[in-house]
Amino acid sequence: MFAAQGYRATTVRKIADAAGMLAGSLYYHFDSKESMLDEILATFLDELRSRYDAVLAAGLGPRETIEALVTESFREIDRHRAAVAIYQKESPHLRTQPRFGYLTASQRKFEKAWLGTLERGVAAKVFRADLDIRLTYRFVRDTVWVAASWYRPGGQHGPEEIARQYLSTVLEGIAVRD
Amino acid sequence: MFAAQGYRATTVRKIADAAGMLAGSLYYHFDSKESMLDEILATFLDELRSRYDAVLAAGLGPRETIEALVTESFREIDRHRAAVAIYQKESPHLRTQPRFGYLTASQRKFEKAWLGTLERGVAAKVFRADLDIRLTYRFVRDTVWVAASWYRPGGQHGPEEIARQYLSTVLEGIAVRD
Amino acid sequence: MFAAQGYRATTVRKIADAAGMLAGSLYYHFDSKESMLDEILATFLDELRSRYDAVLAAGLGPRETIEALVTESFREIDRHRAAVAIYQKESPHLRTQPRFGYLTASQRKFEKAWLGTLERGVAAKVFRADLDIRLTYRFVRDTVWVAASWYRPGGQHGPEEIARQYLSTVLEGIAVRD
Amino acid sequence: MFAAQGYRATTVRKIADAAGMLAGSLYYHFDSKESMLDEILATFLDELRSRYDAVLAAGLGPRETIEALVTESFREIDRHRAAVAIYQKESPHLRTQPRFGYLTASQRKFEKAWLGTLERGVAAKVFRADLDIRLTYRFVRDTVWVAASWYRPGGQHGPEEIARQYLSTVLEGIAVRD
DNA sequence: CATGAATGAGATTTCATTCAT
DNA sequence: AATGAATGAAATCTCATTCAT
Repeated sequence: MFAAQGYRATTVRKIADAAGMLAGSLYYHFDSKESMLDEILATFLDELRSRYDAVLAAGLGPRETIEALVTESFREIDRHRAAVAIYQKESPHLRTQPRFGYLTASQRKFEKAWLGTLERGVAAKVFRADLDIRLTYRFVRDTVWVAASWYRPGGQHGPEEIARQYLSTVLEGIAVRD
Repeated sequence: MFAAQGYRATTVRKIADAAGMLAGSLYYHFDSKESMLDEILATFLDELRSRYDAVLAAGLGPRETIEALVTESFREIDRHRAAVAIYQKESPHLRTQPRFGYLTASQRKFEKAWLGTLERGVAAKVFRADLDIRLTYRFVRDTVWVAASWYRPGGQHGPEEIARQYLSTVLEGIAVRD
Repeated sequence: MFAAQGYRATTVRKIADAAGMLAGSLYYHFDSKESMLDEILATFLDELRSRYDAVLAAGLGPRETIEALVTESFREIDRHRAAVAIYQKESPHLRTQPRFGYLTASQRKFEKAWLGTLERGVAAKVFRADLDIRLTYRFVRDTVWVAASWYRPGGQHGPEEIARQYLSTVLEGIAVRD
Repeated sequence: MFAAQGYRATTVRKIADAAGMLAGSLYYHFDSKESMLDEILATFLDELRSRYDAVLAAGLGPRETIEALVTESFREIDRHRAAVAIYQKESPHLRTQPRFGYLTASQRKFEKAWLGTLERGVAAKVFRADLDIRLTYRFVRDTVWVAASWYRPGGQHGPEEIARQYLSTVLEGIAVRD
């Protein structure tokens, strides 16, 4: 519900209705609406971190690492679409609250993983040297995550197929080669 | 403020504080909070539509049309970053309200422009034939707009430079060619 | 907990926490929060009444009766500090509820004991004739009971010593005699 | 209402009803229920402090200073009975909250005024040397303030008369002199 | 004798909006 | 064009209590 309507627009009453209980009863399980959000985001980021760590620990080349990171990201969207969408929509302003400081911490960690891999690729002459690394990172990151806003699990394309198409675009370009 | 904190989270009082007046005084200028949002979005979409129309009317080739659309989009972000961010964040659920039905109408128009150009490019063998057109459209559209969330006017890169970098990525790919 | 934080501010959950059980479990032992309060107050007043009765039955002179009543009161504070504090803090508004009507009944009984003794003392020329008996009663009663708010059992002075000091103050005055 | 029914038992709805407005309207004037309590207590303590300061600055002898402090206290009860009653009832547990830390600060200041005067009196042989100063201070302080629980402005005795009677009791004692 | 999960009433607070001045 | 004081609906949260297990 947070993903579909936004955190603020989702009332605890609506959540309780959907859960088949009264609004007050939710407070037996969570001590605030914010705690629900927190649990969703923290769980998501924890899982994502461990997936990324596994990829980085595999010792792949830069191109293969990018491919694996992209694929894992689309898989994460497939598994926890709502969490990703919430993260996308709410994290920019949540970040300013102390309670959600870990959002910034996570983001920095992920940024390092992506940037490092791109740099490694440029050094190994696997990626073009004339591109702004930081800008490329942002394009790649955004395109991957923003997919959470339209991706529907069980739809026409699975996460691996979407990752393949996306990687093809970003690695080879959409222009026909001379 | 809508862009930074979200429409729901931005109270009329906060807006009034920032405007140096009391909450009630805003109602002399707008008849509701929703009207402010409406004015922001409608103005933005009007302007964007006319820019896109100008591009499409210029009779360019498919690749040049894509380049022009992307460049105009980044320019729009440069001019009205907040409006774009609001559009990105709020339009999915605003769309369901009759008052904001024009969001869907606009989106359809834009979609047609992008899809049509991509198709034209494939037919003209300017773009690769093995791409999922619809998926490619989504990738391109989202990456362009989501830039509103990190772009800062007056920063290191102007909109044209960002467009150039982005187009280079998406057209040629980031992989080094053999 | 009722004494420290007030009856209203003490939640059933806090009581249960302190008792090492869950809130619902308390209801095996008491049928309501109010019952706990009731038991505390009724027990306290019962005991106090029997102590006062014993003093009054002893047939002492007015001065000795006052001394004994004061001493018994401080002893009661020593034994049941919390109950006295609760009585002080909550009885004024509890009194209005039918269930706690016995608070008024008790108070009247105690008042009669004190007033009667003071009057007897004035008649016997043991106490000054120029005093407002009712005002004196209130001063004495309040000062004794309010001691529950600062008295700590096991502190520097025991209840008998405090009673002695207080009686010296109220009987002889604090001014040096010429 | 806080004085009569206790802070917790007084709902904002009841306050609003008494004020002839809706509950939400109170929040135009106060930002929380706690703020109302805060304003009552802070105002009361401020005024009391300035009255006590005036007495102490007058350079009276110890007995006259005690007489003046007692009289000012009863006058304060006469003027702001409710504030005094709230202070009596709520300050012990409010003190633990940072926001109400000034309660402890005030109390220490007042304590110093009373204790200092009593010590001065003992040194000047105006007050008996055989009494525990600290205990005497508590008796005097409590008796004065607890009067707020039964005093009714406009009743039989004005504040000066009550102060006179009380001072007679505590200075000369209630026992007839031999 | 205690738990775990609820209920339901009501508490405080928020907030867009109104309106006389 | 703005203020100051409300309204009223609804939001989040609290809490005594219930009850099957």
